[in-house]
Amino acid sequence: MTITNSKRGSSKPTINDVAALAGVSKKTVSRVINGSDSLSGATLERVQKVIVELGYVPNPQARALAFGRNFAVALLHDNPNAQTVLNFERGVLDAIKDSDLALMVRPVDRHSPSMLEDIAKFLQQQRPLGVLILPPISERDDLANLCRTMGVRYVRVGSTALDDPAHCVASDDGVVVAQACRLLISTGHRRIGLVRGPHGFRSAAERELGFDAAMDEAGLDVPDDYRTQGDYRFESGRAAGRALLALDSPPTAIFASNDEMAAGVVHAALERGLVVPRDLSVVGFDDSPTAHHLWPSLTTVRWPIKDMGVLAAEKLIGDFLDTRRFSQDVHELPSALIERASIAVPKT
Amino acid sequence: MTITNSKRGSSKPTINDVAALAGVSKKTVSRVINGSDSLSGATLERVQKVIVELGYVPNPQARALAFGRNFAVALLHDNPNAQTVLNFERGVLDAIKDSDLALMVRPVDRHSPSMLEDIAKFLQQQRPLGVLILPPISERDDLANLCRTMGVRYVRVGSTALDDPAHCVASDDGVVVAQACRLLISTGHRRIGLVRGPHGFRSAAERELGFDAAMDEAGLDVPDDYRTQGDYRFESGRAAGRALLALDSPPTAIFASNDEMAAGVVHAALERGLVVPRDLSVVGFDDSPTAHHLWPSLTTVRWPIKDMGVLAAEKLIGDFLDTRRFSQDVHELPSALIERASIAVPKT
DNA sequence: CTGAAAGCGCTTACAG
DNA sequence: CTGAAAGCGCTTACAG
Repeated sequence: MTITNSKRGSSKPTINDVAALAGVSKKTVSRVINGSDSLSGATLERVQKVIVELGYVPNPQARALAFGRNFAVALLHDNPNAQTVLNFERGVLDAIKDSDLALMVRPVDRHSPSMLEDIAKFLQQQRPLGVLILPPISERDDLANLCRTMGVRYVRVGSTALDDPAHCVASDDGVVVAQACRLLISTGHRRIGLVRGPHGFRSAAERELGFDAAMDEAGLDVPDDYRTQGDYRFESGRAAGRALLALDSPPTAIFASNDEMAAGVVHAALERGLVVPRDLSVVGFDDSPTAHHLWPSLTTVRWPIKDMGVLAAEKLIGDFLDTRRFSQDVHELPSALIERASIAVPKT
Repeated sequence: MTITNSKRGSSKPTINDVAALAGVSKKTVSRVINGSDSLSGATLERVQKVIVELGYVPNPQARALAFGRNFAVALLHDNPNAQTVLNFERGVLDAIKDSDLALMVRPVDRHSPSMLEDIAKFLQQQRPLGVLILPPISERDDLANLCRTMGVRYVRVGSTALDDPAHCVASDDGVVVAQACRLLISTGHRRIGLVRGPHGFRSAAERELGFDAAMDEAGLDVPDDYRTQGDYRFESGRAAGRALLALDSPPTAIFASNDEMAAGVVHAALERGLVVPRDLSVVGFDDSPTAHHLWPSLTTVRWPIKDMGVLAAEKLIGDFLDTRRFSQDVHELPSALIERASIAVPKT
């Protein structure tokens, strides 16, 4: 048995080295690498032994060229929230850590008119196995269609099911926001204001639906001017808070559709000399670092974002993974209401 | 002139198509792609015209295999701060957006005993052109040595020059912290406390040096118990704040080595019924979202993190870039002191 | 269950 | 300044 080492003396062992040492064809080695099932136990074992012996690791670049795809998953996002992106990445990496897959991250700009083209070019060049899409761009059906057209697998993450179960991982924003609002109501609040998320955001719509559900359920009337418009940013929350608190009959509690805006509401209250939560209860959404750092610390909603990363990865490339933590048919993961210090009984 | 289209009917044009149409060898096309200088103007022009005509884009996987390297840069980080990572990414992407390079992001766990091995494996498999390393792991010389040994280019980002100018991008933490402390002093503070960053972090050391410089300069004595130890996390800041404020002669101002800890200090003050900044001035570092959202909003230091991303990318793979924004020999970028609402004249 | 051949789309020496 | 040959390390049909 001759060991045909690759030309470049000391370099890493290749599939040829393994084939030669195991006395099989490289195709057979390839079958072992790719987990083909039509292999005799003896051959399989022999090849695996040689692989371990040699410390052979398949060259991803060569596989990519021959396979026509990179052994990588891409994460597409438009900076919804830095911590969210990072936590999601952790989940994805957790899922793929025992595989030989890589993660590539692609921030995009949803305000750019060429976003779709840019993504198409990216997919064409990088040829990932599939893409994971974070909100808000996960809500864009044209992006999902692009993936479908290009034959790239995709999974969309969102506040609710954005696609069929095989192509989405969802949170239950409506449900948990309703729960948060019920907490406000059971604490004694009757005049509850809303700071909406931006128009056209599915998450904003879902959260408002949850708000509505809780109000309806309790038979509470919500005046039109209790519903204010925000854009998920701090300043819009502050402006909304100022408007709400300037009302003749201001709300005693405000649900802001994310933490940044909730922080703005808190500022608006403090500016007026109010004390939170004594004079105004506030609830946010995201459980961002801000929610924790604010004074008083903010009652908010936490997405199971890392688990969503795991689940999304498993949905996308489960066939490349040895182990799965979630069952195939799960696509919704429950959020948690994080009770902190920003809710109190309203003054009478 | 015959157009030899690649076998698979409608697929993308390859280097062969370009070569055939332009009437040159594929090697010549390759030269054009890679910007070789030994090419006659006529040939160059002709080939470029065909490239545009055909919409030819070189296949990165094929190049990677032949070249022995992926046309990508990797970003290694251990979650210093989510916003920092994302802003840095933006900078890197900005720098490479007109090239055909990709960005791969690799979060690592500095507490894992296998971190170095994991990174080595990653580098060996993915074979990026080079790696960009964010603090705190950028401070580890063993990581830099690993890159050197493996023949992978690297650039380290840090609070001060961590390597020779070709291999690092630095902020001037000491200088700007001194400036922040001088502001405290000129506002009238004489009793200034410090919340240090964790042991073994270069950034923590640099910031303390800046603190010391300003104190020395002003001839201010800093009692030992004015120097407290933190770990860059909120809780440690709160604990430090509590300790400082419980002193018989507590400081009237506190510099915390990052915003999270500064938020903790603010909480410690509010718990005691103090008003910030009336009763206590606070300065942080990072200009994180928290600094903006806190009440009062926090005076802090902002790293030019996006520019650092651009500069780091240019240092790493400037030879692959058409345009550069920074001169080759720049390696330090100035931070900015962001004055907000958390400093006031001390009570007497 | 296994293999020999051809090919993925580029680039590296080596010539001339 | 330009090219023909060989090769990067895998995988895909196609056989048997």
